[in-house]
This record gives sequence, structure tokens and C-alpha cells, in this order.
Amino acid sequence: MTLPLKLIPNEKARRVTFSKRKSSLIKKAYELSTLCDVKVCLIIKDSTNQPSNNPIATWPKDPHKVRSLINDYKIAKTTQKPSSKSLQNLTDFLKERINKVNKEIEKLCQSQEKSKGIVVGNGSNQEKLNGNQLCKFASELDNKMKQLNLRMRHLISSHNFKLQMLLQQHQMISSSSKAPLFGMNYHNITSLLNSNDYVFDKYYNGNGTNLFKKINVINMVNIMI
Amino acid sequence: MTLPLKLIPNEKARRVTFSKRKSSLIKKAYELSTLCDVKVCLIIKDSTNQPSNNPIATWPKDPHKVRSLINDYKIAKTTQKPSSKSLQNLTDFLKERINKVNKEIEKLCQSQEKSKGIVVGNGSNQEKLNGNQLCKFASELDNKMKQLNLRMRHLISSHNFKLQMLLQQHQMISSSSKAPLFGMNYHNITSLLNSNDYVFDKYYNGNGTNLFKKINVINMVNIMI
DNA sequence: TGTCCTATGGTTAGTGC
DNA sequence: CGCACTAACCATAGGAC
Repeated sequence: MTLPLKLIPNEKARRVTFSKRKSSLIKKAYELSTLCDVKVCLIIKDSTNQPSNNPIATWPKDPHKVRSLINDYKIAKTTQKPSSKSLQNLTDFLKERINKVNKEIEKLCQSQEKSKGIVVGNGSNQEKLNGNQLCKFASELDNKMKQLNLRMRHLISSHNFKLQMLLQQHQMISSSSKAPLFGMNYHNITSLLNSNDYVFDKYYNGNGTNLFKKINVINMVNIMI
Repeated sequence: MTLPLKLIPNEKARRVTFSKRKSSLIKKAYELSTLCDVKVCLIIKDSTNQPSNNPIATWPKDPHKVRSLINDYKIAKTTQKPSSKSLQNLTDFLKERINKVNKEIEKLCQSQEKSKGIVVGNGSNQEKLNGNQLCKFASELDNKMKQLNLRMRHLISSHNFKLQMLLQQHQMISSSSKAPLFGMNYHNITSLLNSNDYVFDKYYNGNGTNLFKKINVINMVNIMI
């Protein structure tokens, strides 16, 4: 009957159709995965559903498999861009990337300045905040943390990629470990890795209990860029 | 013709089938999303493909939409468990969560100890690493960073959730902002937020240039748990 | 690789219970 | 709400190009 490809107006019909088509879609995903030996992940969020039920269905149901494919996707996303640009020159590429990151930081900072949050921590009117303001502050804080989280992920993957490029380039240039790369020798790099809070010695020597107390990845990235 | 639901042995037939069924699956995902106004995300990884092409296809193609739904999924995953446990007591819930996090940390640390990395940073044999060893080290580092990244995301979202719970609980108990919550008053919380490297005053007062140099979220989380 | 074609079988909107 | 049914529609394996 070739129903038009737009939102089904009748709510009941829509829910029935959703249920049926969701099953079929999951079945098809399973078939594709089985027949062709590929990893498939399906995430369906039904925001109209009552919030008591879990509004997000996935295939596969196993969260580990979902997480695994999401990681694959993210890794592919961060590593595919350089190849598309024919990888002209490593320094040019890094410069470009640094510019991009700096612009993003600038943009983010400006958008932060525009949004007026509740002023806290300057020591004068902290005690005047009431419960409602506290909640508002919590919400604000939550948003900021999410933004920072995204930012950190980006910086971390950016840093990982750059470090790997540096070291691979280093290997290509010379088999001797003493050859300088971009003005840094191996000692510089290891110093960098061990600088400040980034304690790799404890980490690799098996004493991992203080692992998460000392890590300040942001500082590393700031040194790198 | 009811082909059996198992891997298609013929490679060419498999690729053809994969291509056809992938299109159909994407079409179905699009139809479901349009007809029923739900967010759908499809990730397909074809590992058999040659690595030159991007082996991961998604629907929608827009990475922002993919990222958005992935975030929705992660949020739902972290917040769905308490509701299933009827949210008995907040402190019990937090204790349980703390135990869980600690166990995960322990597990992670143990798995770290088992995998033998190249020993760096102890100052004795750094200079003896050659180019190959450097690359190996870079690869190791990359893996560790990925794990740390995952870990940090988890701790951050965990922290966000707990803080929000605390503040909402605080509002429920009393409209006065001076009521203590779990032995902490409002001043404690703001002190906590402003402690160490977490400089919210600069952040909120618009001087955001040093924003990313000072943040040490891990310390915050360690204080909270 | 992609497209077209076709017979076959699977999917689905609508209906009834 | 879920299940069963059915006619119409669609997906798809296989083949050809």
C-alpha cells in the first residue's frame, strides 16, 4: 500500500509499526552479521516510550559487543582523516591539526564566556545560594563536565595519534635511537612522558594502586601542542 | 530460496550479498526512523574488506548524530541500573557503586600487571631502546591510553551522577541551604569543587584561557569516592 | 564493482480476535 | 496489549551484463 515515508500520524498505528519493524530490522541485522561475518551494531532509541522502560534497544544485546564496535568506529574515525589527505608532510599535517585544535579551544572558550553561570568559588556570596540555585548550579556543572569530557577525549586521541606519528616517523628516518626528531631526542620524549604527574615508572613496574591519582593528561597534551 | 543462516562460503557471493543486504538494512533503518520518529544508529564493520577503504559504515552518516545516539546509549546504560533496583537507599546505592568501581580498578590494575610492557622511566636503560622498541612502546602506550580514556569517562560520568544525586537529595531534605547532607554542608561541597586544580572561579568569571591547563578531574573523583 | 532482471519468499499494514 | 491472518508489497539470490 506504499505508505508515505513520513511520520505515521496515528499514535497507536505508529507504535505497532515500530514494534514490528524493529523486530524485522534486528532480524535483518542478525542475518547480515551471520551470513557475511561482519560486525553489526544497531541502536534504537524510542523517546516516545514511557521512561520506566529502557527506551534504548540494541543489537547485539551484549553491551560488550556494542562497546567494542563503538570503539572500532571511534578509532576508524580518528585515523581515517589523515589518509584521505594523502599524508603530504608530517609537519604540515601536525601544524594543521594544532591550528584546528587551537581554534576549537578558542571557540569553546568564547561560548563559555557568553553563557553566564552562577558565580561560585570567589569567596564572597557562596553561602547565599539556596536549594534551587544549588540544583541550577549542579545542572550547569553537569553541562560543563560533559563539554570538558568531550574536549578531553578529543585531546587525548589527538595526543595519542601525534605521539604515534612522531615515533613511527622517527623509526623511518633512522634506525638509530639517537636521531633527533623535530628537535626532540628520545630522552626528551621519555622525560615528557615522565614529566609532572604522568608517572609511567610506577605504572609499568606493576605498582598500579596510585595509577589514577597522578595522571594529568591535559598537561601532557598542552606540552605537546 | 531460504539460504541457510550461516556464513556464505563463496567469497564473491558473500560480498554481493553483503552489499545488497547492507543497503536494504540501511534503508530499513531510515524508514523506521522516519515512520516512527525514533533515533536509529547502525554501525557495520566489514573487516574482510581491504584496509584502504573505510571498513566501517554507519547510518546516519553524520558522525554527530552517531555520537549523539552513542552518548544516549551510554547515559542510559549508566543510569538504568539504579532504577531496576528500586533506588532503595541513596547511601546504599553509593556504597554499592563505590565497591563496583573499586573492583573494576583492581581488576584493571591486575590485568595491567600481567601484560609486560617495556620498562621505561626508571632511568637506567632508557637509552638502550632502539627504533623497533620505540614503536612497540608507542603501541603499548596507545593501548594504555585507550584504557585510561575509557576509565576516565566512566569515572567522570559516575562522578556527575553522584554529585547530581547529592544536590537533588539536599534540596528534597530541606529548602534551607544550610542543611547538612551526608555530613557535608554546602560549604564543603563548594570547597570540594574549588579544591586543588579544579578552578571554577576563573572558569565562571570568563577568564577561560587557562581552562584546560588546570583541570584534574581524576583528583575530584578520587575525593568523591 | 555496480546495475538491471525475475522468480521466490519474506515483510508488513490492516483487520479481527 | 499481543497474537493470528492475509493480501499486497518488497527484498533478494542468482544470473547476465
